[in-house]
Amino acid sequence: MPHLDQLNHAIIEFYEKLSSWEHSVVKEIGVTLAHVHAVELLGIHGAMRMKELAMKMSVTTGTMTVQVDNMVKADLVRRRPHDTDRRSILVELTEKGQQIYQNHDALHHDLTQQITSGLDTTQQQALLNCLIQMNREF
Amino acid sequence: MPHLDQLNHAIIEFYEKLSSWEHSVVKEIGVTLAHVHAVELLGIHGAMRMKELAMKMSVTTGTMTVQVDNMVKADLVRRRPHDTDRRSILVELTEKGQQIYQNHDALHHDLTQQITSGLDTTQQQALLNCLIQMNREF
DNA sequence: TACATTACTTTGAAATTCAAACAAAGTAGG
DNA sequence: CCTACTTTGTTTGAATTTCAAAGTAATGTA
Repeated sequence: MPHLDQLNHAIIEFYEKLSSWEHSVVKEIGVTLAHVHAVELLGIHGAMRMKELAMKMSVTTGTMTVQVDNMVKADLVRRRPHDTDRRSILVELTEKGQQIYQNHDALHHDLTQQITSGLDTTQQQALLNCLIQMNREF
Repeated sequence: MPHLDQLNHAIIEFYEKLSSWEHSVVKEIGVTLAHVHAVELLGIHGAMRMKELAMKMSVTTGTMTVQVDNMVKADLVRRRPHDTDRRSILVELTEKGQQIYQNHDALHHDLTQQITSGLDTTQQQALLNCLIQMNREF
């Protein structure tokens, strides 16, 4: 396996570039990176408990509480009581939050189109298969 | 192109998981995420000017100055005058910084091995080609 | 030489984060 | 039931991080 190193390097480089892209895109709107990240998670996975969201964002629940406070003030999300567990609170996107999610997702879509433009259909399919398999192994 | 959406989602999911992994790995050592990120950049790209490092980390140069101050205190990097431009200052890894970079890189290596274990050699080669092409398009 | 630009640092205020303490709700064993 | 323990989310206060703006020194340009 001589190309494992190359593969590793290519993945890291790809991650770095995605990260930079995310930063630059967020700067243009008037929203925090953390807020966009939360909106993205809620848009993809749907309403979530505080704890779940905190874990997915790798912060403590205390930090999450104040972040959600800020996001509520910015009208990005709202809190909703959990159906069966009265300790838990669900966080869900507001209409404005959903709109921001969709805008952001459209940018992601454009980026994906751009960076896969150099690949033919067969390669794109192969890449998709690889990614699906890799996401499973995580 | 019906699978562009799938591709987009797979990429986002992959990025999310890498991000979580990075956080969890860093927590175990006694180093900040920002510090590890800087060490990684310096390890990959070699010594860099403050401005370059700041841009790659998506922060202002002011922030970079205090971050590098902290990293110097932690013996991760050192400052070195630039050869031709006396305004510029090069940041480079210390021995300890290099060691941390290598440890971290080894973990990345293990992760790459793990998540590509479900792929055969042909797929791995295809994936590598795709990534190289995509990194070019960025 | 004079003027503008670039690179970095400093500073002070604002934002973010965490750990710890707390309250309320669920769970398990006797 | 009851008691003890766990889980969930909030609050608090301190520490850290961040940025924008102002300052300094070196470089480029006209």
